[in-house]
Amino acid sequence: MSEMSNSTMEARPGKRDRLIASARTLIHEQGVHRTTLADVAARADVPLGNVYYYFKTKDELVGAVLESYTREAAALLEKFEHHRSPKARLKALVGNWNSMRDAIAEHGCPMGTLCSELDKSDGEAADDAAAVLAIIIDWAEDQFRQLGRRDARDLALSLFAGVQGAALLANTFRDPTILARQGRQLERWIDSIGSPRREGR
Amino acid sequence: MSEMSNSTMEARPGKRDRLIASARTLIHEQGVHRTTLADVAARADVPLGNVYYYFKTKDELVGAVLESYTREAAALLEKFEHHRSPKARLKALVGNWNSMRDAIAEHGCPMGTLCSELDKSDGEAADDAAAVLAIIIDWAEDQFRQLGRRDARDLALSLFAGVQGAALLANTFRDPTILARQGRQLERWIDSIGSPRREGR
DNA sequence: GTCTATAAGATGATAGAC
DNA sequence: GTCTATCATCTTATAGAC
Repeated sequence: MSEMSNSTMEARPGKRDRLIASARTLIHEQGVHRTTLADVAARADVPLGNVYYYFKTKDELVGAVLESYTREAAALLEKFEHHRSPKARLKALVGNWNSMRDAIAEHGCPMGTLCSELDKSDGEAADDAAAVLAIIIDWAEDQFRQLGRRDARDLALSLFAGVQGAALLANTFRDPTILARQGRQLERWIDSIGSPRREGR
Repeated sequence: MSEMSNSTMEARPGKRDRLIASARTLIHEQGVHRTTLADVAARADVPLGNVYYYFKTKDELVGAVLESYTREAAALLEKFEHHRSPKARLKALVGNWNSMRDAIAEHGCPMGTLCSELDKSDGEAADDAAAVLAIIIDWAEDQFRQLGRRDARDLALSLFAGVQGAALLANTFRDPTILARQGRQLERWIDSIGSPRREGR
């Protein structure tokens, strides 16, 4: 690469980054399948044939998109550390999806729908998709553990399932308020979590 | 149609029904996109060209699959009416997904993944997909209302979001126990639901 | 009603000039 | 490094014999 991986001086981002950003948007809106490389190239203002200089295959481009989600998720979680209590951090996590509720109602959770679609593909991309969700769930588990819960893993999975399920329903019914109301429910649930308690029943 | 829509006497189901059943299975396993009409025809033991006698387009076949899910959901809910209490009925609903946990871990919830995929398509099939989920949510809302809850709609959406989210995670991580454990959590939650309570907080 | 052969269109990928 | 032109493949859908 003769070009830094990101913008220099005044210019817009390099072609590689433009392609990834373009693919991210289009894949969120249309899914992997309906998004053609011609679409991605046009939106990034890069000639079609040139895409293959940066990504050997379409799968590799999808992989780069997944990597960008992983990086973004990690950055987001780090940002949440600024909150003082584990409960506040968990509520910030829920609030993040709530703040995207309109986009989610239109096209679903970018990561959730991608995981769902890639699991039906044949490539090994599904593993990378799982890794994105795992980062978030592991982090949530850690927060619940800080609250003294032995069943932290289950609680983390429940919380994230609640978010992802609400995203699916909000998208299916094209109704962002589903996400907002579920967000309130989850926040109340987080608030209600008490001191250590035996798991199992 | 010179043939009844289903089996007569000894023979296996008619071609139309075989095509729908074949499409159902393949779409669950591979998604709509990867499932070609050639696949569907081969599995149903029907020549490719003949598919178009029964379904004018692929979309129409997908529509028939959606319709079969709608019918199945309605039959399932009716079966649940045999349980005496609303709580038992709701737990039966959760138990239904739990009983399919291995298949769900492999390929996701048949209806949930289909809704997700169709929402990224352009056709109007997405509306039919939403109708399938709506039947179940409306039913659950009714159960919560029978429990005297004013916020029955929110509770129904929360419950179903919990199920669908867990299905997504079970599929993404290929781990059926996620669904089993979330099922237990949801059952406990149902049990804990008390008498009427002001919604909102 | 049933089936074979094939048309028509879309898209991932490559060759090779610049 | 960049881009145009094009190939190769796959898949929906149709034409038309039986």
